[in-house]
Amino acid sequence: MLTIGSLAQKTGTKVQTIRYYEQIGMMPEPGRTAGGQRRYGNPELDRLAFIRHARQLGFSLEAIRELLDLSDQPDRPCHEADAIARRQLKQVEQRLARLEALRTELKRMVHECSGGQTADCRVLEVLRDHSECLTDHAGIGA
Amino acid sequence: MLTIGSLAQKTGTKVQTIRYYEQIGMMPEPGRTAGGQRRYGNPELDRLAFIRHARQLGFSLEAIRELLDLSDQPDRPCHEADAIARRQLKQVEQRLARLEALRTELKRMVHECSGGQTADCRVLEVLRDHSECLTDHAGIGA
DNA sequence: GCTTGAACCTCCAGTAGCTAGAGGATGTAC
DNA sequence: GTACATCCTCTAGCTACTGGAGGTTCAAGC
Repeated sequence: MLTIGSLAQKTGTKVQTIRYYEQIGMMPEPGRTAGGQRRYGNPELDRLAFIRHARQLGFSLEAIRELLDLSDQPDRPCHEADAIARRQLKQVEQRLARLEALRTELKRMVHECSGGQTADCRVLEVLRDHSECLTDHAGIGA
Repeated sequence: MLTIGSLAQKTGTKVQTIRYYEQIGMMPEPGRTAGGQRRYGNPELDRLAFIRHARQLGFSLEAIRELLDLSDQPDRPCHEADAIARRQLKQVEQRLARLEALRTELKRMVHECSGGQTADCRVLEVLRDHSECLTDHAGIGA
């Protein structure tokens, strides 16, 4: 049985954030002691770790809620889960492509820099390319 | 010369967001027409595209500002740029590892699902692991 | 050259996702 | 049985946007 503080520490979350997640329904209402303090188990630890990592990867709480729902309801209609999984997969692959481009460029900079010369910097260029995301932008946001 | 609206469209940004970035100094103050309307060129387009993609990858505006500074001052002290690049590279590689794990799991779900059966879902497990980030959490946030 | 409508302007208020602090109760270790 | 770290609720503030009111500008068509 974990206190909210130790759960926070294990997941690198602020105590307040955990209570906030409970408030908005991202985390379940945990058991309480006689005095009213929250006590958590391992399932909550896993769930919170997932949420935090997914947030660090740039997923919205809404998207994370969807992923968690996939996990919560393993016997839900298959086509529905499949559609969500496919949609998330597409997003994940787009992110991977961009992150890999950024990694390559940062590596190049680190290497050239170790050579003693500050190189011309092209970080900006590597995330400029719209070829993979034109479908996302086209006609949107105007 | 681009209007703020076409810049917004090309980058998938809201017009308001561009003005917000200008306000907080993430985007430079652009030229204006006699009537006071903003006009942008290609450098601003690249910069904004970079910001947006980096945001989608989960970087804070502060981290993005650092990356942009690398780009803005190619002749700054080498060790400084190098330190920033290395720090960002480390973050990027952590993100890549987690995203790859998530991709694998989503792929597995999509495959098993196409088989006609909703599989047991382990999305949650794949981002549970703390082995790579214990150093980040240890002692923090409590 | 004048009109007209989409797009622009500023300013301000609202949202998502946290984060910090006040003021007080609880729990465990001596 | 008393310290004192941690917990509780509540409220307010912060980052990163987003939307709307009320008014101005620009470019296309007459």
